[in-house]
Amino acid sequence: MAATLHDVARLAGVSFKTVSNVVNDYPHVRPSTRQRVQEAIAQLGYQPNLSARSLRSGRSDAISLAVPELRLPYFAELADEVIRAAERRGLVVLIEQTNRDRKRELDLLGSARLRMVDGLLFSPLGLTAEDASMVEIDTPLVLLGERLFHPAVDHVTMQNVAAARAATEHLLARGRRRIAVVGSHPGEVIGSAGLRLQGYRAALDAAGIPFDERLLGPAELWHRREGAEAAQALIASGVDFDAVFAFNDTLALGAMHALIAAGRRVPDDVAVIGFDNTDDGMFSQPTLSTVDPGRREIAERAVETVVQRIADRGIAPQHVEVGYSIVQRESS
Amino acid sequence: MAATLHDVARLAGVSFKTVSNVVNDYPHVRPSTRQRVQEAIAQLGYQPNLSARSLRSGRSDAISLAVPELRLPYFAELADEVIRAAERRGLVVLIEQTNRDRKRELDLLGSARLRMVDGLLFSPLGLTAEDASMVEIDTPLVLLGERLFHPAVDHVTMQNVAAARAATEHLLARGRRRIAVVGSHPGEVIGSAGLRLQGYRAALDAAGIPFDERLLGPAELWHRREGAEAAQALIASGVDFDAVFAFNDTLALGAMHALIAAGRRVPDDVAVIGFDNTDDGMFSQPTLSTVDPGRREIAERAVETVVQRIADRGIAPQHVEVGYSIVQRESS
DNA sequence: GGCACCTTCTACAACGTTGTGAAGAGCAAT
DNA sequence: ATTGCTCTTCACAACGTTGTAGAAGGTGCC
Repeated sequence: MAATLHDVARLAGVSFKTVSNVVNDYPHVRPSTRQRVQEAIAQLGYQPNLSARSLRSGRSDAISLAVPELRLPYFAELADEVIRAAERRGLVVLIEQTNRDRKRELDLLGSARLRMVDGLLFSPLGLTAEDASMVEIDTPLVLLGERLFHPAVDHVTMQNVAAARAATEHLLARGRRRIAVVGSHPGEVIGSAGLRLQGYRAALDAAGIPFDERLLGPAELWHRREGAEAAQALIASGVDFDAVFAFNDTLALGAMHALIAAGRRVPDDVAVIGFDNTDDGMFSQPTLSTVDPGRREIAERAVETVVQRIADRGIAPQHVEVGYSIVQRESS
Repeated sequence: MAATLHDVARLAGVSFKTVSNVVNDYPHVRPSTRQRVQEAIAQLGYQPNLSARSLRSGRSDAISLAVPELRLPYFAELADEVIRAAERRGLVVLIEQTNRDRKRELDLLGSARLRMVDGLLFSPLGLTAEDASMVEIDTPLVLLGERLFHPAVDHVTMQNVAAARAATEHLLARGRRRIAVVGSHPGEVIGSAGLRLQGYRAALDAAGIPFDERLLGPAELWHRREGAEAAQALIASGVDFDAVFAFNDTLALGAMHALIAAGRRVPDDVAVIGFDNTDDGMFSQPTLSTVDPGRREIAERAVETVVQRIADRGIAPQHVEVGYSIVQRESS
């Protein structure tokens, strides 16, 4: 049976509250008493019961991170960095997978579990604009990504439009004029796909190149397989293209695979750029050019923001945008 | 302020214990009372306080998963599958990263946080044989991987020796005779690297091929970069080889990159096989042959085992080995 | 010597839940 | 009418912690 404050108190010959004061570094404890208590703690191997502490104090020092799928490299690396950032602040991270399922995302926001954590970092993919009011919850919440905005809720995001524009301009600067897109979501305005398409079109407009709908390769899921299929569809359609802008690296790797299988040389025939700067593009064949959207900074700022919100619910909602950069490798 | 059992009780005109009975589906509650209570619950949006429940009942319905690094695809996919398996059993998963650091792994085993979860799935990489006794902890524990064994502790693992032997035999069957290794850990006996090397040597022995130490490409970390460096070192050493067995897929992709950069054709000049069957080998260039070590089953069985251990600490320790299979793709 | 003020420690009351045991109501059997 | 049973409800006591209020003892100042 685990030792409690009372057990330690009995051994040290003090009241259990004094032990609590020692544990919590309350200043007014005589050094000799403190030492006696610490010896008793060591002797019994006392460790505080975090459930009791959490019940009494209302704090658990845990946050939730809700992502669509951990097996997608972007989210695995994001989670990695969120866990590191949280640990630096003494927080542990509980991970929920929503599978981009709207119902699961809604359930999550109403879950009792949410009241056991101090805050939530939430990267929604299934919710729609009409669900926006659902994010008005009591638990401190920081939204990640572009799927959902709410003026009253903290938000940390990448610069999708500008970064996508920069990626497109990178391809234009390499002399490409027929730039296909892989990963578009037809009809989407807000959300990563919609915003990145907007950046793509802005770059084309600025360069005076007409937008050609036939160059869009839609892909609902942003997995490798869908990237390959979208590239195959583009090839099969017969449309002429000399570059591919894939809306994430995973799609890009799938697309590159399909291009090479179809006999197109990368980058000679088709230049490829992805988005996310995940590790798997660093050693692909050829290595993948990409946009670094500031994922590490997103993780850091997200944790920082939720910590601030936990400390003071009254502060003004923060909307943070992090920096981005182009990472050029062999594929472009 | 969140509603409590008392608030609901007051509204429904019953004692708070009756509300508790309704919430917990205690059978002897008159249907009319039950309904009145349920209406009050709905009206107030009551949700149980999980900290209080956990304090009182000693259960949190949460488990920890401790892995070296979530950004390694093997662990990302393992975590993905563990979270799914846990969710099916009503458990949430808290993820800790240990960075293969012995001290962090030891801290984890002694952490107060551990008493807040019902169980731990632990994939150690830093601990050594002399730390084995440290895993005798009060919290239900299931060890994953091969780094550490303890007869009294539950254990779920892949068949490293047999699977590595099968991978080597696969290369032998393709006519390769000079099979290099990428990812060995010099001197290691137990642990993934040691066991996989053992399987490699067993296959060579059975085929009557002498073991050649010069074919070993050591790599402490199993990242892409180290895979590339190990392959470069093999090439630079001038040793002749017509195949590479990389001890995980991430190493394999790095190695394949270096081979191709050095002008070796894969698989014509050098056949490559990896280990883990992570998603990133499915669309690499060329696609990567690999060993499927039963990761999904490991996740499932690990969660199942810890759930059994939570339910009854008295049952005999379980040592589970899951099945494996060879996945042949273009690289071999 | 009296007063105010520190320092150190303690008693008590929560936090919101579940387990135990028993009380009250209703009904059948004696 | 009394007893004994079942069904339903409730009062009470934990679980282990922290916050509040205050007591006990010592010290400095006028």
